[in-house]
Amino acid sequence: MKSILIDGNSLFYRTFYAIREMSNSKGVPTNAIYGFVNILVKIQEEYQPDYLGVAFDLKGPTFRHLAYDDYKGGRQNMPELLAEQFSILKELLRKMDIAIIELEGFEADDIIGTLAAIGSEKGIETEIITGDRDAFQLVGPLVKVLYTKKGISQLEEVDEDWVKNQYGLTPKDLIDLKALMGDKSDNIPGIAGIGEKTAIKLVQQYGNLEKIYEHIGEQKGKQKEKIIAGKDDAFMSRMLGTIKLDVPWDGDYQELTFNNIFNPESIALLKELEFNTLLSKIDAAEVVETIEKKVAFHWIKTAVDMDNLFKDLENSNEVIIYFHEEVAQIYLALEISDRYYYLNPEAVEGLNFFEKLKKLPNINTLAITSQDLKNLIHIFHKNDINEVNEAFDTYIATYLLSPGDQRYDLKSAAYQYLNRTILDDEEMFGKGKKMVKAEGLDEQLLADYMIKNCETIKDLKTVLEKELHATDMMTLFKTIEMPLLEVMVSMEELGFKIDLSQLENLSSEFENKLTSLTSDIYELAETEAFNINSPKQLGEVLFEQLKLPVVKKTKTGYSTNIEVLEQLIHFHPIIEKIIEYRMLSKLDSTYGRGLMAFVEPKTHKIYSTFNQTVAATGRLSSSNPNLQNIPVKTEMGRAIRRVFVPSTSDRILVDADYSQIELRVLAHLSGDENLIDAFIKEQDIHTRTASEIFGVPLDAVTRTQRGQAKAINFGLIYGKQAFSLGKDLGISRNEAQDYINRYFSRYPKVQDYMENVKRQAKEEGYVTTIWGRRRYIPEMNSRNAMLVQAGERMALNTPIQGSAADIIKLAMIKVYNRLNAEKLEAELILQVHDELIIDTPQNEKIQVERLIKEEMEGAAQLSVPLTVDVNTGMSWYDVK
DNA sequence: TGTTTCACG
DNA sequence: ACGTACGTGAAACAC
Repeated sequence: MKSILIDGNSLFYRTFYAIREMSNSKGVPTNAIYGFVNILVKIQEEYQPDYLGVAFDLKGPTFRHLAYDDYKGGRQNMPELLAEQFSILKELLRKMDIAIIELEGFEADDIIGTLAAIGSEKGIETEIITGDRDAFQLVGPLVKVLYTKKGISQLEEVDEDWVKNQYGLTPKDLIDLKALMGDKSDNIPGIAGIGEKTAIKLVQQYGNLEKIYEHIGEQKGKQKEKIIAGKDDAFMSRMLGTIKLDVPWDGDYQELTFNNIFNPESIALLKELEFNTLLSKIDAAEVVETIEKKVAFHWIKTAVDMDNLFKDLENSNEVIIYFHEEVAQIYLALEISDRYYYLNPEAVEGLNFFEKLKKLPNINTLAITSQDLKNLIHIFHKNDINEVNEAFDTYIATYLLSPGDQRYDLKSAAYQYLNRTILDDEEMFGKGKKMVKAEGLDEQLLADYMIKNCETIKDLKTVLEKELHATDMMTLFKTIEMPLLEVMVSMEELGFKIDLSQLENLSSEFENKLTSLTSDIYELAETEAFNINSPKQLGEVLFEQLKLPVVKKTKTGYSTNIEVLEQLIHFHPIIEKIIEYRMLSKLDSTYGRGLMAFVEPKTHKIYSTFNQTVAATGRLSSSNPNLQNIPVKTEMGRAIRRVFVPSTSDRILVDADYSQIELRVLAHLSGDENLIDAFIKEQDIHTRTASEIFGVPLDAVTRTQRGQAKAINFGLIYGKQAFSLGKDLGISRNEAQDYINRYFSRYPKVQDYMENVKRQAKEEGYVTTIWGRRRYIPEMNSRNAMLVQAGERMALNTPIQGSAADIIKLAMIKVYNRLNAEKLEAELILQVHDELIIDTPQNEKIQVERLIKEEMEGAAQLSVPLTVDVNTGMSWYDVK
């Protein structure tokens, strides 16, 4: 039998200092608890103990304090950040059903010593976990110490041999050792003037205090005097330093048994603490009690079953659907008024579920709830079901409620909102090579799993609806996010036509240039033994072989980024070649060859995925490939846009982008009359700003001044500080601060607004956009000043970037609906944050240009006008 | 899997 | 003494 005894106070201090500051989104500090729990997991796995107990010191005085007033004198109070975590740790241990042992008048050490002694009598092996070396005295044949050396990642196992090697003493000798040398941390005096070296020698020679004093005649000179003078201190120190093995504990050793430390109760608390990585690691089989509880359902196997399902659907207003996709197979779980159905849509011979669904009389009004509706709608569309009522997406709702989170999958949402542990696909079917493929699926298992998930969606919806109301985001959800889904589906399905042969030419061109640059670079470096693409190897060549000055370091080596390279340009001709190589290498790998891999051979189109639940500010994102970062700034990169063309030769691209939408949003949010005036007069905003801060008439603003004003304007949007503004402008921090001060004196309400946003973020914990989109900013209440500053910048930027995102989302919905309503063939195919692209038949050009301008400009009524520039052309390159 | 670099708004 | 502008995604390398 094995027992693990933990010195709770000691371990908690250790984990507190070993792990960087952490807190959950409510600002509760969690680092020490996190470390503690990780140790618990580790010992569970590695030692599989039969008994487990955590001993704590109590606040009151112990027998040692009563004997010696200054015992542990001079100790600092527990840091506040740790104290806050203490009661949570205890609560967690209680929920994990781990014994907590405390005894008035005694320290954790004494409790552990006693329990180890009891264990030894019973023949139980004990491992003591502590960061306190004092415990080494307890080591014996059945007792070892796991000492937390260096942080907490390594536990050193201390047994009798270890002590012998380290001190040349037995564990028991350590008691007398400490009696002689004392212990600063506990304020145990020992003998004044005797240090570790002498003390070890004495104990090795004589064994204990009694023997030392018996043979005191053998000592000489100063040392003898010190030992004699310190006799009382030595004996008292030994009493203080001796861990008790017989505290009056009236418990039963059986109290130290435990069951499952990860049970629904403890998991709920871990979830509150937001230990998500940990939670996902917990062996699914151990935690899932809920999954065992099966939900009754109808398995559609016959035509009669199918008829019953459709009768139910026909008489319903809403349905909840969970879907699971295998390679070319879809499985469905449905819920209608608490009745559950599972089906493989093709399972019934001659009766395809989707074909029947298409003919369902109420298919257009039946309100559908699902997790990740976008992909469900894709499935419907593939089955020619085109008009459905997407009512509620739990995925989007979860995202809206806390858009800074990492994941919004069903499992995470169930943890967070339902206190429920469910399995995800990976836990159910494995991943990678181990994955269970469709043919190997146990369909009963799959059905149970899917029905369970369907039930979870249903329960989630209830909670999420309540939460959306409580946070005033239901309108945002219903009028922006849900209607946008259909637009996203459409953009993904339409794709963007690519002139493939032109793309191939472009890529070859890049590659030819890269080949010649490569040989130039090798020649200039006088070696070919390095990979130019490797920052590490490149750094070695530049800074070690060529001995160029080191400008900046990264945490792993030399920095070789563009800023660094530009500073080195006059030191060596190789630098400009490297800069060009870098640019071309990026262009080819990401946009040349990179994009080619995404061109669908049949249609010559690229189908990007748009994600509505990624950006914390409310923006969309695009991936596989990302069409929102196609080059535009350099001519060579911009050439990539030539390959983005209308879908057919009789079409053109209509491109519309908002002018200065973020600064307009700032004008609106702040209500600053001066800023609003600039937009109402449709002035060039940077020129106007320059005129204000430099005190010159509009027509006297120089290019430099305009450029500086532009940097200030952008800096404002990002919450930039004087230091970096100065760096950008090549002026001192003080000068930059002076510009910012002048800006605020000309636009005072902007300053007020920013102060208010920061205050709100601090007080409420979140900021909002014009449409009430929220972002929580836990950093605002951190004790780390840098994190607070970062939080302030997020707080300042999010309402601006997020409101702009709200506006263009509204515009997309309006444009999409109007194109449909006017029965135009023009199609919205792309959004790039402030820009929309419509693939348009030539003959609809005028109508679409007018329509898009109207809808985008009319998307929101702000206190400044929204203006949109519209351009048309035969490629994305041509519309600028 | 994490780091570095760089493309966009 | 440090680091310093928000929000993304992708490729290549290193471990």
